[in-house]
Amino acid sequence: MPYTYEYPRPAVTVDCVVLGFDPSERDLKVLLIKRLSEPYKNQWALPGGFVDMDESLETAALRELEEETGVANIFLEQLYTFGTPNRDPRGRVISVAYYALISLGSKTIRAASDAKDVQWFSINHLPALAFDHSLILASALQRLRGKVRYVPIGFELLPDYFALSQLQQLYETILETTLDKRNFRKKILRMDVLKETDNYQQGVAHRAARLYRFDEQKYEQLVKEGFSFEL
Amino acid sequence: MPYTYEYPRPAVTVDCVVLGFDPSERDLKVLLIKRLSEPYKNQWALPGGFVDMDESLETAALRELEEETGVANIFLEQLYTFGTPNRDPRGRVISVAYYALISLGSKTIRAASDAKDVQWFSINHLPALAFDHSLILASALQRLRGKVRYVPIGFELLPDYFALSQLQQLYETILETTLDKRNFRKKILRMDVLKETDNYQQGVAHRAARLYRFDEQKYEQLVKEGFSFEL
DNA sequence: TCAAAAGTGTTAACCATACACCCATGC
DNA sequence: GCATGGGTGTATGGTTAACACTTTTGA
Repeated sequence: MPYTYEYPRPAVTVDCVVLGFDPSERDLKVLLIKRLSEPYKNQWALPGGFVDMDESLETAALRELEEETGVANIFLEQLYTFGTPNRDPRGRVISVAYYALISLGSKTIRAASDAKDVQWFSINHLPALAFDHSLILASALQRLRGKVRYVPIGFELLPDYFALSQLQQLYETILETTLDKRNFRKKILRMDVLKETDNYQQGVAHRAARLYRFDEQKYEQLVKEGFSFEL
Repeated sequence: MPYTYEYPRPAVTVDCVVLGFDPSERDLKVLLIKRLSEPYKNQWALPGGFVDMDESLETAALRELEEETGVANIFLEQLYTFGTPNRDPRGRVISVAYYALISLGSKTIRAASDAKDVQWFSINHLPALAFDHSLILASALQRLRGKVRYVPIGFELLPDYFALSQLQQLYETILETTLDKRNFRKKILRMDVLKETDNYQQGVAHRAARLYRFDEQKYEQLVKEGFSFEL
């Protein structure tokens, strides 16, 4: 036990809430791992772990996420820091939570170090979670709902090429509402941040929808000119 | 040095960005302390300090704020956690930042433990700040600007009784813009979250303005019914 | 030919914007 | 009486919201 300090110190961890959208089930999913070790052994939890002394918080989150789930190269945003004194039975542990939005099909997940298993769970059918991870997840969903109307983050949950109806379903799922198809199309197309492509849906048992892409550069430029996304 | 651990641990601190509005100067101010000890001795910094092992992060922030500035009983909201490895010359220190909005006149400030001096500074005339505190402050201002249009937090920066023109000036200051007086009044009054009072401004060298109060309960109820504040 | 989703316009109500003058008060 | 800010209405254009049918495709 070589590390000694004049005053006691809490341990610091990071946890990651990785959310995905499943268009076929119109469902938001979260990536969970089954814990290999105590405490909460064999229970489902958010991927995460201890912060090393020479890495930034975000680096720690990315590292733990890759180590435990195989998911790499994604954009994490800091969510909130959870530090209630008794949130971890091992002692005082302060956890900095991050969240990410990814297209469900875009990454392959695999169980790795410290995880027995990795799985996507619908946020409507969750197992009991370790620690205060339900609280962290709830906080991520709240952030998503608050943000999705003012920032075009919904696109991160869809594949690069998507149909307008998928985008609409995504918004309907996140905001727990229904939207008028014609008005939705008018509004989003008028914003001029989508690129129409010549690709169409494949293998659907009905008329194939035209696919669109989010035009990030156009969006950035419009923002500079004072445009503000609002849905 | 009685505290030893198997793995090294970062130190954890809290820092508070307390913002106030000065209607007479139409200026946003931030509460800073002059540091009594190294590092950055005699430099201005955000109030803050180390988290005790048995207190929550918010409790720590409130405690440090009161100890160093005399400001108590205010509402703090967590802002962001700063954890770049070299942000503190003493070693790895992770800081959870909080921010608060208060009416400038409502609290008396006094220098206390760990602080040589306490003062309000206009955010347009800041001294050099210790650590990465300019970054933290910038982050608080960004949060304020992002939030003030969608959440009625502006009222926290004003006295309980305020004139509509003060509210307008506050918005103009925060958003760095100008607003049309008639349209502003129509919009805010139509929202129905202000209580008209029978009080008027005192001691002004022109017609005294009617004072209003923010009706928190009404606002909460409207929110439940689906209303969303937007300015 | 049927099922399933794609795609498309119009109208009415509401809201945002632009804009200028008189009023009340203290000095 | 003058300087300062308080307080008020209208007209125009744009945005939102409500609403239903035809088209395309694969099975």
